[in-house]
This record gives sequence, C-alpha cells and structure tokens, in this order.
Amino acid sequence: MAVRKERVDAARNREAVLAAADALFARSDSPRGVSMDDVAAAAGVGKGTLFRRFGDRTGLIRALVEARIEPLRQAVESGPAPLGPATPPYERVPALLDAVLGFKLANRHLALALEETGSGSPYQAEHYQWWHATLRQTLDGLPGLADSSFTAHALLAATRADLVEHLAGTEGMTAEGMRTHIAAYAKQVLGQ
Amino acid sequence: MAVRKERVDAARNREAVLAAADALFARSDSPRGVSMDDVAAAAGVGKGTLFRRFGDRTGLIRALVEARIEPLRQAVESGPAPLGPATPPYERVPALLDAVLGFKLANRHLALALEETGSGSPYQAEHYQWWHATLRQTLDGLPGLADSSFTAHALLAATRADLVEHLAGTEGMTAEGMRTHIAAYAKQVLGQ
DNA sequence: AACCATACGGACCGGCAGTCCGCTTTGTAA
DNA sequence: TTACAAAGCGGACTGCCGGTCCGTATGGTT
Repeated sequence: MAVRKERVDAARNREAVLAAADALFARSDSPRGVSMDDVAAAAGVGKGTLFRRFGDRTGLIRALVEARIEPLRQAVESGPAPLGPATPPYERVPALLDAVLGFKLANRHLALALEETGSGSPYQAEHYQWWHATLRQTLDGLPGLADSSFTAHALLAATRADLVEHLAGTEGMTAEGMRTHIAAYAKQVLGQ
Repeated sequence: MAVRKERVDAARNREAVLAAADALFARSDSPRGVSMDDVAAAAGVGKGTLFRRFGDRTGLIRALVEARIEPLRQAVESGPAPLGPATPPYERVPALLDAVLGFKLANRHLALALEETGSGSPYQAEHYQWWHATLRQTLDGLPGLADSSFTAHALLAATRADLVEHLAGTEGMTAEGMRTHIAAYAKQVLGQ
C-alpha cells in the first residue's frame, strides 16, 4: 500500500497557506478579522486550493495548532519529569496545567481562534479530549478525589483561551501572574 | 424629565419578539440554527423592528436572559440564606455556584446562545461581571485564599455553558450529578 | 511524447447580520 | 373631529463570508 506522494506544487502551497494564516492571525486583533479569502489572497493561492487542502476553516486552524503543539505532546507522552508520565501526580498535575496555560499564552491568537470557531464545541476537539484524558489519568493516581473526570474538566476550564485573553487584556494580568495563580489554584484543588 | 411612554404597538411587538425568540431557541439544537430573520418571521414582525428594539443579536439574547435571571439576582442581592448576602461564605460560595449551574441547566439554550454569540467575549457581559464580583466578595470573607478574583474566575469557568452542554450531552451526565460534582469541587477548592 | 491523476483558482451560491427609507400608526392638541 | 408630528413599522437591500463547482493547468509516470 504505497503512500501517494504529495505533489511538489501542493506541498509548496500548503506551506504558503500555513505561513500566511499564521501571520494573519497573529496580526489581527480577533480571529474573526481574518477571513478565508484573506488567507487565500495572502498566500497567493485560490480559495479552492485552500478548502481542498484543509476542508474548512476549523481544519485550517487545527492544522496550525497541531503543528505548534507537537513538541509539547511529545514531552507529555514520553518526556522526562515534570511533564512526562513518570512524574508523581502531585507534581505532574500543576505541570500539565502550566503547560496548557503556557501554550495558550504563547499562541493566544491560535488558541482563541480554535475555541471561537463555532463548528462544534471546543470539547469535541481531539486535542481537548487528549488533554482531558491525560489529566484525568494523572488525577486518578491521587487519593481522595471525588471525580477525576469532572475535576479535569474544571481545571482545564480555568485555562480557557477567552479567559486568558480577558485576564491578559482587560485585567492587565501578566503571564507570570497567571502562571502563579493557576499553580496556587491547582495546589488548592489537590488539597495542598 | 418625563419618561416617554412606550407606544402600545411597540410594546405588543416587543412581547411578540421575546416570546418568539424564546420558543425558537428552545426548539433549535444550536443557537446558530436561529437567525434574526427566523425570529422576525416567527414574531410576525419586520426585521427593522427587531433591530431597532434590540440593537443587535446579542442585545436580543441578553434581553431574554435578563428577564429570566431577574428573580435569581434578587435572591442573591437581598434574599435569605443560602443565596443572600448574610450567608456565611463557606455556605454561600457553593450556593452561588449551584445557582449559576442551575440557571444554565434550566436555560441551556439561552446560556449557550449568550456565550456563543461572538460580539465580544462572555467576560465583557454585564451579568458575568456581576456574578464574578459577587463571588469574589464572598471569597474575600474566607481566610487563606491566594487570590479571590482569580479563584472566582476559575470557579465560574467550571460552569461554562458549553461545558455543561458537553457533560449533559456527550457524557450523559444528569443535572443532579453535575450539581453534586460542582458542590464537591467547590468544597475542595475552599479546603473542605 | 502521451496520458491522466492531481491540483489549481476564482466565479459563483446561499445565507446571514445589520441598514435604509418610504409608509403607517399612535397619541395629542386644537 | 380633525390635523399633525413623532414614533414605529417592514421588507428590500447591502456587504460579507464560508464553502462549492468546474473548466483549465501541471506534475509525475510509462
């Protein structure tokens, strides 16, 4: 079963689109300010190409996020402490939350775009499911927690992209402040 | 300074629109399935009327929510325990969260519509600010909490409409289950 | 060179939020 | 009762956007 090789023009266009989209989202105040026509034009590509490659708007954004999040995923799945699977739960839970928050801080526009793009709730997204499963399993290694699944959802909710945006924007909270707060909060949830 | 009285036809139309919108949102799977044209048609009213009265889509949804939430607001601002201001913090915090959750469960379509309607993040909405301020003040009456504002945000995030929708829908959690979980979670955050 | 699967691009479509403006209704004052 | 202005009305219209369609071009293969 040979894997059909991607044509060179197709590959070139894919790169151009990803680069253009990334730049556009980074520049724009709100993800809504970036239309698919904008992306196509900036990439020097037709709309048809754009949609055939990525399916729809959500697919495009997901591709961008996926590319950025890959190293983090590796670190969580098979890396060393404090993110890797061998880390003791008490240490790993805050580390996981900090990693999620850190990612959203470093990629605010993308995280926001992904959450905001309506097609289905954020909770259906594959990468949310993965974070949730990982966090839940880690919480399971801890005694005295009522329900690890709900707790995982609740903890992750504290890192929602629009909340991060609000805290950083309207409330003027710094990245460091946020990290400190969520660490303290996680500690509290874990019962010190 | 006389308050210009609302014309009777205007009042009739306002009621018709609110009733029609409420019914439409309740019937539809997703808020996105209800367009402003739909609402106008169902209310037997022109689009112009709709927009002059409510400004925009967000204004319409906000008016619906406001009407429903009024009694709850009263109860929190000047009612008896466990919601009223005289309640001891340890008891009031879970009560407030349960009230928020209960409201979203009882008005899933409206809560979802309000969160989903893009114009500005949910955190800019007047009613979120109010819940946050109330919860923060209550948390301030408690010892040993690192940052009441952040904690209030984090706790409220656990009641986000789309999370509620996900838990009730995809995960099949019952309303009672959810209330129990959030109560336990709140207790945990407060350090028992 | 010949062939065809793959990819390309932009005109096109349906639907939506929000605006505009000529017409109607309502309340009031003569 | 009539006259009149303010308030309200409605639906055609605009601009935009995500997504599709299809005739054309191009890269790989034999």
